[in-house]
Amino acid sequence: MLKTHHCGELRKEHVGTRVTLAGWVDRRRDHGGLIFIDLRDREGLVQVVFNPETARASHDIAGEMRSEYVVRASGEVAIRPAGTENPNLATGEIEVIADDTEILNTARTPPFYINRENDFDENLRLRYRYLDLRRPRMKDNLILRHRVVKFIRDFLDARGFIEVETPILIKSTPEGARDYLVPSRIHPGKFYALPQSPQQLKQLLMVAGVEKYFQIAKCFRDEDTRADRQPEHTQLDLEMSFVEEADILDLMEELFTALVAAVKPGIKVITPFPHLAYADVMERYGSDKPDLRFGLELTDLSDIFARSDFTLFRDTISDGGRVKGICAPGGGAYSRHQIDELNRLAQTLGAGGLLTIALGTTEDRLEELTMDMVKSAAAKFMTTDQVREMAARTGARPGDLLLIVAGPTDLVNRVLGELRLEMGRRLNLADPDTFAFAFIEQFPLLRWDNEQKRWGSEHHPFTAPVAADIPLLDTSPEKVRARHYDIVCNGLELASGSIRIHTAELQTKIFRLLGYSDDDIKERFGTLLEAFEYGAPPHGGIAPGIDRIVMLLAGEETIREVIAFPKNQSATDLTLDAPSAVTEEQLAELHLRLREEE
RNA sequence: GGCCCCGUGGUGUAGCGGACUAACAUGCCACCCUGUCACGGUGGAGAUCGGGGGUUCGAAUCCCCCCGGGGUCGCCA
Repeated sequence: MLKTHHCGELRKEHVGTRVTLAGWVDRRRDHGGLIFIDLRDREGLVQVVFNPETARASHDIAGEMRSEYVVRASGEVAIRPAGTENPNLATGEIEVIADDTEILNTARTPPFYINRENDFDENLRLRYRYLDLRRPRMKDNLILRHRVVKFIRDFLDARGFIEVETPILIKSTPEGARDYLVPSRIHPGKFYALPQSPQQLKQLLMVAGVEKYFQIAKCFRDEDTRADRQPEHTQLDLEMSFVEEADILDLMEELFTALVAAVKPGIKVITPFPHLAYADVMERYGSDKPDLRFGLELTDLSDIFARSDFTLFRDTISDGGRVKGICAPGGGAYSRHQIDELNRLAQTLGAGGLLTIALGTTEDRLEELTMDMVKSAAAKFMTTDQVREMAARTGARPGDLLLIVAGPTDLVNRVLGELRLEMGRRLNLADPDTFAFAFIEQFPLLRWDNEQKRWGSEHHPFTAPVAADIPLLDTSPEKVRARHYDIVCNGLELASGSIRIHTAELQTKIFRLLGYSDDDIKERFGTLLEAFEYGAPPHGGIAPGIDRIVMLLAGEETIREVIAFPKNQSATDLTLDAPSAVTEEQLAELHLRLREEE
């Protein structure tokens, strides 16, 4: 090794020790005589002193140093002179008096600061990702990610799971997300697909008798990116035989609770995780991935408006729509401008408009509320009792603001769900140091696809229906409940899983219901169905997203911050400049010719 | 594909119709400086304001188109 110690590990107990350090120049402070270098490596910073009177040659070399030069410095660890300690530095009580120094490599001036925590243009960061990753925040994210994955592996190993790798080049089953395709050189005109997840393979491992499987698996989906979505992401893929829902979910609760305690002990996890019904969270939070760190629940006000003289909303209700609202605490004092912003947000989300009702001032008492204290476009159509009733139902107090949306149920829930999140942000209701996990359950198995005029899977076609509902598959498929579950946390979907179908008969029935011909079924899912005929155990599993978990733990806003080399929104790898054109020869070998685009 | 936001020296910002010959901070370069730690001091270089077109006596600033980026809807079994 070119070094005996890490910069960041040196402490008072090293005083008197002769050390050799190697790393990057974080900062240079040249006093004309003395030169100080903050030398940085993975473990931290330490001050190296170059004294021209005791080490002329080293001092001269230090004079040549610039930011990000790679240098080696040897010398003795010394206690700092009294009064010059730096309490901001872990190594601030000591310094290294260099007497033998070498520049291992020079460096161009970096395109952005390594030694500052500013936000820089993300293009630039991604183009020079190897420099970006030198920044402490990014380095910490890499280490955190390592610890998370290490913890998961140890945790599952201790519980009898074995990690099995599955192939990256697999078969395309054009369902769900768009596949990434890889042309075959050996088989002209044929393609591999990159796995969207190892779903069928892990089920085959259950048939194989693995019983407890997991994998830190790369998954690929050729769909548009988001702050929490990338063309490729990593999931903890997990499957168990002879289990029911509670076995998987209890394991996950234990895993996540222990994981957070291990890697981020400062974060509070609310336990036990609540089990919530899908329909229920849609009603109460307007989202299938609610942020449960604060209330502001959606409340149905349809019956009150049905009794009012507000014909606009009465018509909506008689057309089968709903009127729901949330309470914005303290919103009664909002300016016209602030209310306009909320209104615009509601309209952007597809609502016809946003009805606001300002409930007087904080000095008033709800029982004494009169209509002249209420400010609302609908005020003249409402009675005092009706306003009081709405306030009571939404938990509103004088000084608060009711945000009310009318329309079809799905729209009302979606718009108010977003408004709820917006109010949560504005009022800082979500504690960043709290993780509010929840299990979402009781999803429908199927949903009618109006465009393709057929049934589609809510989750995926391997999800088992609730046994008691199987007869409904023939009569009213929309009523069939799925043995499917999600894990959400702080408004993010973290995991999705289910108990699977394990008989060829039921699986075939589902495929047929989804509109597949028997030929299609055989071509796409023949292997799995055949395997089910050879003694497939009941099984189920789940797949938490590693990127999102690490993002939450790191307190980052996007998963790009916890991926070493992420792609940008247009699915470009700016570090390597991928995708890129290939040669005619490469195409020819793959039996491909490019089409002329319109 | 739709909607919203952003694009000014290397970096981060200010300027939002005339006093802009574009400001500030930092970085960079040179010189000075022996206890600094975001060291300090003096001086210097560095931007045709993402690109194109238009309005105007005059455009970084207003309008249109394009490009790039971010957020989101669609999409993500």
